[in-house]
Amino acid sequence: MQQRFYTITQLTQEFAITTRTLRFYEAQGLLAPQRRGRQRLYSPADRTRLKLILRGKRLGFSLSEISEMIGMYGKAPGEAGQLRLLMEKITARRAELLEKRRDIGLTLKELDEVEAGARARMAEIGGVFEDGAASIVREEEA
Amino acid sequence: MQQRFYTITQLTQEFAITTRTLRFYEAQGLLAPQRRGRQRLYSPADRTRLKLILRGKRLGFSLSEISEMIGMYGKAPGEAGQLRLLMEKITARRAELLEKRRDIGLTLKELDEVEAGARARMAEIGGVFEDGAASIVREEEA
DNA sequence: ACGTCTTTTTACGTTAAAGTCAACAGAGAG
DNA sequence: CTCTCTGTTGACTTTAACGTAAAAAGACGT
Repeated sequence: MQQRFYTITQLTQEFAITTRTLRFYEAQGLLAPQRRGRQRLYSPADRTRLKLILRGKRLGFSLSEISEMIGMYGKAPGEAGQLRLLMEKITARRAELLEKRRDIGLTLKELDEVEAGARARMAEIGGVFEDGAASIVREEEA
Repeated sequence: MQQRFYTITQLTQEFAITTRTLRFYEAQGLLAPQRRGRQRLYSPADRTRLKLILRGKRLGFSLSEISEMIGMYGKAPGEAGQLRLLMEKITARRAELLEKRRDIGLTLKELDEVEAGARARMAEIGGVFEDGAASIVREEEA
């Protein structure tokens, strides 16, 4: 198995972030790349973790929340009390995510309405636009 | 029609925010309650706006993004160029929201996996828990 | 070996979104 | 009228999440 590594700039380019960001995440304990001398070497696993972090950010979670969530992925703890705690956290997170999904649904619906209004207004005043802007192809979902 | 109003503290209690937050939103131009003397009086419309703001926050949007989105809801502009711009913004927002929804789906799936692992681990070590914690009723969706 | 480019470390600066604190105004209860 | 609540304004502070700058150490092509 060939352990391929990524340099810091490769990751910054792939994900459109800065080196400062990556080092900051490391300082926060979210990443822990290997070192060759002083240089950081990011493994595929590190890259995956980074993707999880960025996904969390897109969803509006704070770095500490993200840290907690990623912590769950590690492995189920051996002790019963810890397991129960983990289950509680999962339940809480799930509720939060479902709420966000409802919020998104509402917002999308409202956007549709605004768009319909705009479209009507367009028809009223200007006729049709030259390019396809008036018949946007909707990105497929899920 | 009776115009019922809300005091600032009523809103803070209903939405679990502080007066500071409400005044801050006002300073940012997100709210504009009437005044009776110096006192703020929030109309039902103001309350609705506030709900939109908080929903935006839950989804991780910044206040200026929220401001822009709420601005769309106002009314379609009369000028064609403005209309087109509006449509573009709508399209961009929609894409963003759909991405978030995909992200949520992935995260939920991962949570399910973690939960399954935890459940298995539970069965392994401790048998079943006394209360219903081991058979969580899933919140209904949408 | 040399100059150039990348990377690291350290330190200070910045921005958004409030929190905290102080001083004061108005309104109603006793 | 005085006390107490609620609300207001203004100033200062805080926190998260980076940005920016400076100096030095490696890495790389020729």
